[in-house]
Amino acid sequence: MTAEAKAAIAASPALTERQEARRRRILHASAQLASRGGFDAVQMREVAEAAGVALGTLYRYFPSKIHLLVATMQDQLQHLHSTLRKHPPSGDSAAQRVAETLMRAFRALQREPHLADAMVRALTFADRSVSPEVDTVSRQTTAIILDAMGLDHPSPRQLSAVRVIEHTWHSALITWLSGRASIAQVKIDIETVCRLIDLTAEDDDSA
Amino acid sequence: MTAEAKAAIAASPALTERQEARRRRILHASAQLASRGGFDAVQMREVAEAAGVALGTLYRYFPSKIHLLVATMQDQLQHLHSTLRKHPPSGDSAAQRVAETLMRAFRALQREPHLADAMVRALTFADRSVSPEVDTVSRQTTAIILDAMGLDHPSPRQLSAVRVIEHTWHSALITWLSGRASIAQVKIDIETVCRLIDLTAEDDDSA
DNA sequence: CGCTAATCTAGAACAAGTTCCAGACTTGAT
DNA sequence: ATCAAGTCTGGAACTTGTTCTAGATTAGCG
Repeated sequence: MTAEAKAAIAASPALTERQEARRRRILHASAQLASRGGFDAVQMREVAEAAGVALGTLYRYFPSKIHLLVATMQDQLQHLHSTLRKHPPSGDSAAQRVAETLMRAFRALQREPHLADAMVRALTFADRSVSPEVDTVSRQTTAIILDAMGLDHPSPRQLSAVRVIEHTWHSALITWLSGRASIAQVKIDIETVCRLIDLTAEDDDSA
Repeated sequence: MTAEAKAAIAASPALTERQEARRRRILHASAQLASRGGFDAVQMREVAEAAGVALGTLYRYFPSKIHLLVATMQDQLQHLHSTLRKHPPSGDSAAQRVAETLMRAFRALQREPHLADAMVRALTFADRSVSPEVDTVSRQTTAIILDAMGLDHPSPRQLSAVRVIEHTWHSALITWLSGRASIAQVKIDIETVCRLIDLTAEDDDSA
């Protein structure tokens, strides 16, 4: 990635209307191609063509394929989060609500398994140059989980539990996407890790 | 990957001595290059040259870079497992012993962060064509954890907990390798998820 | 409007993973 | 020892992510 491209990404504000439209077209093309054939089907030349943009321009907006797919994930997560806000989970305990929320997200991913493949593979393959963007995704995920728990001021213990839940969520998705775990297996793993929430709710003293 | 290469890998038995030596040289070269510069530094041409083998031969033994690195991980895990057998963890509870074991493995990885990077990235990036090999790694990891727990016949509950621990282990490693989590953070996550073990040890009735 | 800097385009060029090929070498069976 | 089948070698070729360049277009400003 060139230095100027890095700067262009860092200082994201102040895009003209046409630039904003280009960005949208690129993200749309990315999601579309990903939905068809997953990570491998998102080929930079094809994204550029489908978005009606030169290859160099694509790289100005997203300095690598990984950046592009992580940005695509940010986009999708935002949709998901607003959907979830409108229809909050209904479980009695925090653990139930979190599990319910994650299973809902999981079902959404099952509807577009190729897209899920592209996004999750990009996320876990990302190296340090994509850390800020991956971190954003992580914060979005955390926000969704905390929403489901109904917490505004989580304790350090609870934050640790949320982190572990996110770890499990990502890794379980990978095993499912690579065909090494069934949907039922993922469900069990999610429910298992969510028990940590109840655990941290009880005793919050011992170091 | 060609069909014949797939067959060569599937039916691994009966390698001549020279072939076994070649395989060793390749794995050694892979680990060496990985130790230097991580995933990107393991370039197939360089591996072939360092192992004194033609590029086509390298691909006959390992049908892709991912296969090669996952095999490298199998190799390293085997070392680790035998080391751990000789010096078992000393904690009182199963959770303590597992956490101790994983932290020991983590410290080993910290000594070769580039190698860790190459192996873990390959593992999580692997697609379906590498599932059998990745599954082997997973079983090795499970065996190490069960050893630490001191269990021969784990309950389904306990197996679920172990699965979640593995998820957390892999994902926490990724966040550490990509610089998004500190060593201390990883330690906390491991200790947090290990509490699941104590949880499953207690009540093993409710569905 | 007219200028200047930034942006965009088309396309060549480069890098590394992967595939393919023709010929030399090994191996195993007879 | 010899032959057939399988394996290895060196190297070219192909694919796709990434970079670079020269010229056209656009945006913002006086």
